[in-house]
Amino acid sequence: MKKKSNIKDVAKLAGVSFKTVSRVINNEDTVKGDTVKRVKEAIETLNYQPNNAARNLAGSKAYALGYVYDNPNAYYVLDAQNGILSECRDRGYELVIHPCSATNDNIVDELATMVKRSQLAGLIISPPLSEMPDVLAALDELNIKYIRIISAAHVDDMKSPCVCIDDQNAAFEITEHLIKQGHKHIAFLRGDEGHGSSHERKHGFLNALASNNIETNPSYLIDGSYSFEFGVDAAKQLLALKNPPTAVFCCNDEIAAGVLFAARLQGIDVPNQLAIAGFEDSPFSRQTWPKLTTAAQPTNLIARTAASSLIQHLSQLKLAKGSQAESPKLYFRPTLVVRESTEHVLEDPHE
Amino acid sequence: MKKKSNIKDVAKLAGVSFKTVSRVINNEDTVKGDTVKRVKEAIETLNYQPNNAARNLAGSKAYALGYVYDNPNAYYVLDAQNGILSECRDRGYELVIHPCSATNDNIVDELATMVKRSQLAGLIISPPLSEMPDVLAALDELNIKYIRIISAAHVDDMKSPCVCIDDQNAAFEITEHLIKQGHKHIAFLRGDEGHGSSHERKHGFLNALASNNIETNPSYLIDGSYSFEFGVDAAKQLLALKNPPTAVFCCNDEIAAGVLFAARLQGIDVPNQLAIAGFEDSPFSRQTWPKLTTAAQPTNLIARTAASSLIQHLSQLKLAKGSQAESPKLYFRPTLVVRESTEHVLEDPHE
DNA sequence: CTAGCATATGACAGCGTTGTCATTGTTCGG
DNA sequence: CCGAACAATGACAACGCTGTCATATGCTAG
Repeated sequence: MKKKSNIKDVAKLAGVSFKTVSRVINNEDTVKGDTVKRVKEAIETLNYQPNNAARNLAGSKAYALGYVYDNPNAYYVLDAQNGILSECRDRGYELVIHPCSATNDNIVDELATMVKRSQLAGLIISPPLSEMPDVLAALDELNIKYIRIISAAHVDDMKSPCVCIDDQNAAFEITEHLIKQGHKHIAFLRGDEGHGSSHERKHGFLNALASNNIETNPSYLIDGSYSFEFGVDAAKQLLALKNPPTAVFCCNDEIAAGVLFAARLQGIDVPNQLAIAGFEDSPFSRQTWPKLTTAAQPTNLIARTAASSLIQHLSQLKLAKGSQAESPKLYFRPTLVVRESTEHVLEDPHE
Repeated sequence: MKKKSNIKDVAKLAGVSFKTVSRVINNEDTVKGDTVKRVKEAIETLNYQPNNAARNLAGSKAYALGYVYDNPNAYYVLDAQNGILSECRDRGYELVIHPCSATNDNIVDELATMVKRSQLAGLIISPPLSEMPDVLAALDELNIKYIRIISAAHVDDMKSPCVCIDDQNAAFEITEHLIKQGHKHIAFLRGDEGHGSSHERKHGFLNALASNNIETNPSYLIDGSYSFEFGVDAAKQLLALKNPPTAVFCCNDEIAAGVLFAARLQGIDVPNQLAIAGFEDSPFSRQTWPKLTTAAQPTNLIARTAASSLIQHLSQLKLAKGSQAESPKLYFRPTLVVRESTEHVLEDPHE
């Protein structure tokens, strides 16, 4: 490896003190345009890269974020991770990823240790950990900064910054879509108890039924988990009913894929005999036949926004020390994606 | 946040010099058992965490690895990432992840920059980047250390350490399984050109046919990509043949899922009319009906082993400076997993 | 009893930056 | 034309640790 050049080499080449180079690197505005240019050229020729370790050590700022997740969905995690990573790269931050188990009792210690070891400026926390009040309170206690990605149509709590996914209204929209297709007998398969999104989506569903004066059939509401297997089991249960539903709204695409398979097993035609909608727009939803109607959330962008917002929030905190910096709240609404699995307008199924 | 304790606080509490604490942290063996104990207690009470940035800066060692990948398969990537991460945690290393595009011309610069910025001790490179000689040569040139995860039954090149996946023999095994079921007309759907695994698996397949004296039908061999869509298209093509195959061996589970869907679309019974085998044992393979026969590779363990091996190799290099340290080569063979998609013994299909 | 050596520990510089404060050069009002 | 205020830059300590070398202590052999 070519001898690594450091800040002093750059300074020598540019004919300035190394402190001035430091100023240029950090975009401080007290350096003359002329000097800036010379320094930047020197950086270019030497192919200089500032040493993150030294920056961290010397500065009071930290140049790393942590991404904390406990999520079985590989697509989601990777998408989010990539979003955060691009923001970090743009801003010159490092990213430390931390998969973990939300049910671990020592989770707070675990996080605190990581924050200290790696000198993290803040954490980005995704569900379900981001929806566990105990954990969040403990982090506040330790004065660890974070931003949450959560499922919520509206947030009262003014304390911590968060990025909200308006699952409720998106679910409302999907349900209305099914209703417009003529469905009155719609089942809802809910995901994990511990995930806020499960409940938000269910609310949206129930709201849509209510506002369209459709009565809720209790045997159409099944609680389960975000898994293919649950979809299969629940579908069997539904299809065995005396009066089976004509449409199923599944809390995510994986469940929907399960329902689809169970339906096909029984020779049921989708969407003509049974319409199926999912949620998430995962690759899953495009790799079934027929393709699934679903709601698309821009996970990459959401995560990226979270990172960006966290970084900004942190620097505001630094400036406005003491005075209460406002916690940003951002909202994203997943958008309806209509595909073949619901493309059939019902005539008169039950009567 | 409680004032962070540093190495000197620990030293004061334990009544030793801070250098001794450093020794304990680094498991050096010149410290008396008694002292070690006292220091460890002090570390415990103060909840001390060594500062990684300072360690990196001060030491000649680097305490971070990079994981470089360009892979569309989320399950694979996440699995590998988790494996590497657990090894890193155990050894006190940081992990810097670096998704990238193998087709990017500046990829080497990109990697070099990252290595410098983040002071990486070495890289873990997965396919297809790990199979691009140009890139590897450039890294050698820059004296950047790495370990590769590649698809190979045997490696001659003694230069760089690698973890090899014996896809070829695993594919041989799957093919023999199909042959034992009575199949003589077996198609092979190959994945991406740029992935060594595609070719290795194809070799294994062809070898198995040859060693069982089965003639290869050229129209049964289709090259494509590791995607669901390819599976669908190729299946249509195969099923339209005058003499369609009775079994299909797909280069991965995603392709197999595509074939399965295309088959069901045409009302073809799997496995009774058509046997399908995949490769990889991704969650995909368990979420189809029928479930897919496949080959399981312990991705997590493989990646973990790669990390471990890289770390060990690096410290050997450090010791045996100048003298040529041997490059470790490790082999993993994916194992056959038989499921419903091939569970049917053929009677006499074609005659 | 002491030179000689191994074992255990300490003192101190230095890693590459940023933060703080000092210094220089420059402009402007009176 | 002078002093004050400001803009641009530099000098140097400090960050928390590791590497190197020096020192203290205990032990063995002659």
